[in-house]
Amino acid sequence: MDQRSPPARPLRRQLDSIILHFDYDCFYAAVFESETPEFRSLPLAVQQKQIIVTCNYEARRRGLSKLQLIKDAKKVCPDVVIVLGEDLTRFRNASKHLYAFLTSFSWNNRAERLGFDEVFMDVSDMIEYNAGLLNPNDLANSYFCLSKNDPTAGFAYDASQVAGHTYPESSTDISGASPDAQRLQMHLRLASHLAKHLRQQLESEKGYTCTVGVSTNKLLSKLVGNVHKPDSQTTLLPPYTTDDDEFDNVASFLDGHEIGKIPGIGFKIAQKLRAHVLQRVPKIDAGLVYGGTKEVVLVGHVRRHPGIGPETLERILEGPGTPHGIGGKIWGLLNGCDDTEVGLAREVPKQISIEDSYTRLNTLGEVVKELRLLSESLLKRMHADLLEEEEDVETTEHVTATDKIGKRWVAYPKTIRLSTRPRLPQNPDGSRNRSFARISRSAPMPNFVFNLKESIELLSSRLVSESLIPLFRKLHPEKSGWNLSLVNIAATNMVDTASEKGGAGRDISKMFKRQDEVLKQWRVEEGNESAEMDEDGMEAYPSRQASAMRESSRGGSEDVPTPSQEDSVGNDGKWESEDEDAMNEGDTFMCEQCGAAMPIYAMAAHSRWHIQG
DNA sequence: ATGTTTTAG
DNA sequence: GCTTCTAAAACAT
Repeated sequence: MDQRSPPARPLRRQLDSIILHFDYDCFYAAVFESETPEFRSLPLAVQQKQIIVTCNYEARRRGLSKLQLIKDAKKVCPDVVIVLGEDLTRFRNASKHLYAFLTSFSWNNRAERLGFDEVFMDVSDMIEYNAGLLNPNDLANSYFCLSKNDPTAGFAYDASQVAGHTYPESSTDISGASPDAQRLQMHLRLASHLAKHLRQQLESEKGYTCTVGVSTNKLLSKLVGNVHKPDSQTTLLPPYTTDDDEFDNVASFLDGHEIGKIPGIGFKIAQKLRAHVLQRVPKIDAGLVYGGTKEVVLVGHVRRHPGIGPETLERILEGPGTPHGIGGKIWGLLNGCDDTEVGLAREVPKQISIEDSYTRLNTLGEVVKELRLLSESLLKRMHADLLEEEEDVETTEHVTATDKIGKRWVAYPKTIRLSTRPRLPQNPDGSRNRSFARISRSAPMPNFVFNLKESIELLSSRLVSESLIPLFRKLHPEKSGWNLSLVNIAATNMVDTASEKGGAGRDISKMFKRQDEVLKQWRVEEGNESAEMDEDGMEAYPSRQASAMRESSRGGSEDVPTPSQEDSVGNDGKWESEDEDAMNEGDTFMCEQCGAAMPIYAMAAHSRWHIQG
């Protein structure tokens, strides 16, 4: 559970898990190709501001590349088709759709999205099960079951061979190796066939090609996938021994990688590692701000460096802000060990943010205009990602205005944050230093943004004047003199509301009954002055629900998340003015049946509680 | 709880 | 004259 084990973690590779890593080929371009199939045969590039963020393989064949300036791209390839990709909505939607498709094959729901275009899947259970089904005397005619219940769901395959590419290209003979090693080899082989099947399904059903890596942990499956791309897959073959470098495919595979290529080793850590093995400050590649170095230091160089080990690494890397135990973690990565689990499928994001960048933004008027645009996008995103159809028709027919709208909030953000990236003032010599540092201020999310009856335009304009402008003044107290290169607004501090859908295949109906009993206890107490939820009452109902409810009970009303604004006064006192009307005017609503006060997003759940109880 | 840093795609 | 637009996690306060 707790992944941070103190300095010395044992150097153990997990050999019992099988992890697939999917990476959709040039994803942004593929989304446009999916919408407009004619693009498939043309050189296609996706533009954001002044650069190409990605391009299809036809464009790459003609010399285009990621993060290239538009004008350079046009020089290299004048007939390139350029599409604008600053609005990420279509990519986000496609990503969710493909993720849902892949997840539908999972038995354990351990499928984790990384960005829009990558998915890790822990398929250990499917592999284990199918390994048990093999007939050792006729491996060539095997059948892979995709469902334990439905024996017709699956595909035929040849379990005597690996599907797709391998690293290394030809397999080493391990017929004399331990039973564990033989078992691992068979598991990886099965996984390669599963990967191939999933790739074929993704292409035939959804029209997307991808690149897959097959190994025993996230680190290795992700890295090995890169060996052959696009539209391809690579399996990291055993032996995965930990003790003998000469016969360890993991070590020989990793040793050739530049250290900065290892996921988890970013620019900062990589620089410190380079400095240590080179015994001097590594040069940075001018022109590129981040990610560029002329000094090539490989994993093997660091791993074999005299005196290296988790403790040394901890000492090299330590400093303000560096996580405790980083030395052990990096030592693990250099040795192919990564015990981080593939996360459970997440229903809602933890934060939603919208940003735009500018070459010049230095007047308050323009800032207000931009904040309005960003706020509208943010509220639209909140509606798209945090709202769910009220599928229960019986309750919909009862009472309340929120139910009539037919949607409810599955999660709500408690905090709004404004970030900017100021452009640095000019140096005496007229030049300008580049900085990508951001500064931010945050405040409670006002409840009115959850009102589904008001227009987005009105709500965002209110959000700008009542929350974002005050935050902006905190960030930039001076009237002028600043110039912003970026503005970001974010809805953070996300709290899930109790949901029928719940996470990850739990028995939600049972959970709801218990919750109702808790709520009844609370209601009985409600008439009293001492009507505060007490901890002991909660302890009778252990686990996730209890803590989730405890979390939301501080407002005094159970089903009802804390009204975030009323109790914390804005420092300037100004943006608080409409106190009198708050009850009727959009912030807080009162239940007609029991008189409980709550924000609008809580009403649907609250009325359902009345009906069921 | 709020703000910053690092990493990642 | 110019590097996009996000998301998560962990640290520091």
